[in-house]
Amino acid sequence: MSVVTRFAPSPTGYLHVGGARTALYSWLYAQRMGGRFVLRIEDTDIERSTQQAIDAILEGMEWLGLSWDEGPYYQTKRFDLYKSHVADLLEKGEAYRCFCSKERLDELRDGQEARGEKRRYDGHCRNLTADQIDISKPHTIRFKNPLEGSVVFNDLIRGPIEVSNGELDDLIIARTDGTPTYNFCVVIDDWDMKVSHVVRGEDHINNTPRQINILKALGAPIPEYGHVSMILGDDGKKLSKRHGAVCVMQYRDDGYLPQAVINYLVRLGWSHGDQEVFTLEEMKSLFTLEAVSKSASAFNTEKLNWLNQHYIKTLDPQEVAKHLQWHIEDQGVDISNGPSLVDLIKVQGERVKTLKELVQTSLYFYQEYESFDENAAKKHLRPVAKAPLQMVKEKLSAVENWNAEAIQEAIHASAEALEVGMGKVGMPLRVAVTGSGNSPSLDVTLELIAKEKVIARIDRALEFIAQREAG
RNA sequence: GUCCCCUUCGUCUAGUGGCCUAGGACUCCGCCCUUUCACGGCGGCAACAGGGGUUCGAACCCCCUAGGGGACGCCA
Repeated sequence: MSVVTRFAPSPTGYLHVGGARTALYSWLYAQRMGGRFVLRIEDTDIERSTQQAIDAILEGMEWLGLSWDEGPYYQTKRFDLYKSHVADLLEKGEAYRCFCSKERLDELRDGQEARGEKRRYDGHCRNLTADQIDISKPHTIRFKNPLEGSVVFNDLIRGPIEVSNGELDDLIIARTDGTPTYNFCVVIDDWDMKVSHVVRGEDHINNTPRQINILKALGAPIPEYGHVSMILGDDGKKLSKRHGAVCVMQYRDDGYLPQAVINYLVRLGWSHGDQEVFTLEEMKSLFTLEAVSKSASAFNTEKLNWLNQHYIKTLDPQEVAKHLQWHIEDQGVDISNGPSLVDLIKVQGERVKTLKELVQTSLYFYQEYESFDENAAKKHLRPVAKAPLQMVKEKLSAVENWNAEAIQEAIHASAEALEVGMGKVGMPLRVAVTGSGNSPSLDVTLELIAKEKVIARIDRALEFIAQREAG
């Protein structure tokens, strides 16, 4: 039996981290089992589904690298299939027409609630006689749920779950306008697409027994189910807009690498011993649903930051550069007169958490800084820095092969000649060249900025000191 | 309210009856490295929700309680 999994989002919003993780688990499981992964868009709610949301979901899936083997299928294009199965159930007596008005249903449920009972349909139209049925009148179609016994299934993540049929009511499978509803479409599609393993959010646990009953009535095979817990915000509360980034694409905008997001997501609720970092290949060969956690997990940006930095500094710089390019453009930085992105990543990678931050802290490589950082200038661009700056300017001017090693030598020689510590030369030089007190090692920084610019910036700093002295 | 699910450091988790004085990771705090910021190295703080059983022995098995979440739509 071949494994087929699926991700079936409803296009009513962007792809959020919870959905992304469910998709990832589903995708990994298919990969692990050598099966196929299907993408299906559940757009039967025409009112709320939008093309914009569909595009956003596909974009998110692609950015994360979650490729699908089949689809995307759209449920709105499959109405004929659902309708033929509705007719089939009607004919077999497994479904019936319900003429109850919304008003009656509301009253019924309000009454039940007042009495402390579970809100459910009372089966009013379940046994109508032929003369009581007038097809010309508006009606829905309900599935005839078994009255006796219970439904048992073995959840791949949670273990056995049993629900008494007495808890289930006759759900509507076709609306008054004839369109099929969610629980019915899912069942038909999973059957038709030969889905063998349904991996989805835990909010569907309650739908599972109903779906199994419909599957049985249809004479269809029952797939395996695995219900993944939800992701909470960093405050332990349900994830919502106020938690900041819940949309997957927001993570790209904020400077995260898809590799980091994938690694973070896979470890959020799944583990393999003490291992924290996984390559895609490792995930594909190690992932099992049995090892997925049953409890909800809180999203922790600090740990994502750590993973993101880990990937920025360990991934092939060429690969990181592809993603960095997007941020360079996003922030409108012209890099034609500066170091290559690969060189930039090599020197800056280990000092930033995100690509966005990498761009923001690297501007001085590509353009003149606007002004000196006030604190750095106050501390290091004082009159005592004049001599070291003049000395190091002289030594650097004499460097013929502008490379890190020669630059380092020039700085050392300056400190020695003046008989001062490295910091007395290095810090003024750093502030002069970068405008601030923080930067990568001076030798590589200066090498990447180019000689003429370095000399010019030292002059600018000397001038600044002179002005301060005068003023 | 009814039904379903969940509960190990602040967070993600290891743990499937003795290897647990409960391990790792993130965060935080020290120290080392260091011309800055980082990286790195070393060390530290910190948890089995509570109560009953079962057992020679329980984080692990059973029951109860508490807390959290989900479902109860002609939404998905």
